[in-house]
Amino acid sequence: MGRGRSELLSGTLDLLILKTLSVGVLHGYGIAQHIRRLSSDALRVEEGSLYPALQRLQAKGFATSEWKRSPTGRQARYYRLTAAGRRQLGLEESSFLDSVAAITRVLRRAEP
Amino acid sequence: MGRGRSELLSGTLDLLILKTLSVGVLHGYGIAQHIRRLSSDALRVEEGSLYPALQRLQAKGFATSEWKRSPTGRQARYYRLTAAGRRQLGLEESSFLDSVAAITRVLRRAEP
DNA sequence: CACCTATACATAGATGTGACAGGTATAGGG
DNA sequence: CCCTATACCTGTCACATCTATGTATAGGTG
Repeated sequence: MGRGRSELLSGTLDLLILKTLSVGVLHGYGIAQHIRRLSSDALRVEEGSLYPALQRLQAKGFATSEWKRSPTGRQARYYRLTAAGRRQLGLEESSFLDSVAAITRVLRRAEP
Repeated sequence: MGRGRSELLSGTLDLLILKTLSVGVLHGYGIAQHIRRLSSDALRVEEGSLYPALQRLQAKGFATSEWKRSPTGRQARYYRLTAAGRRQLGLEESSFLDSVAAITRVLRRAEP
């Protein structure tokens, strides 16, 4: 026993990505680093989850992307939040907080 | 897709059921009512989700069940938490709280 | 009987993971 | 100078897991 990190709650990946992109334009690798760093290494976004998620977000019109040269000199696909994506972020954020509040209520009040 | 009223965060259903059963022995319908009531109607556990979940929990040894006559006179399958189920409840509860804390950290610190 | 409650299941759909397979720039040793 | 090691960076696939939807059934009640 004794891994320190927690698994990603299903359904929160899109929210985390949208939130991260609301800070600025980033490439995929940078998004993963950002989430991992801000969560103090508790949340790790795997490649196999990240890139499909970015494709979903683009398909829904919540993000756009373009190839650009990164500061390190190499090409990378940079993602940018759209206006619809920003609206979606607001929706998902409050929906997440509502759900957590409801579950927490059950956890507290169900004490024997 | 979501008609957004009572969506359940994925991965929390087992936790909610385990917690509810920790209060006492209940039948499926009663579990759903309990969760719905404690969450002030915010969380609705659908039958189609509930019964497969109860079977999973039994298959993993976290719950047992037996047919009994309910106070209203009819037969119902009553579910009871096992010792392993109680341990699992502790694990899932703290894991859930950790995850929520980590995500909340990202949501707060990612502000532009 | 008609209706509501309660239990159960089968299928479909979405999502996250791990393993893998690339491709490119920079640093440092030979 | 050239070569290779090492980070960086993007993507795909098979797979397991979980949940919603829709359907089936049986018992009790008015």
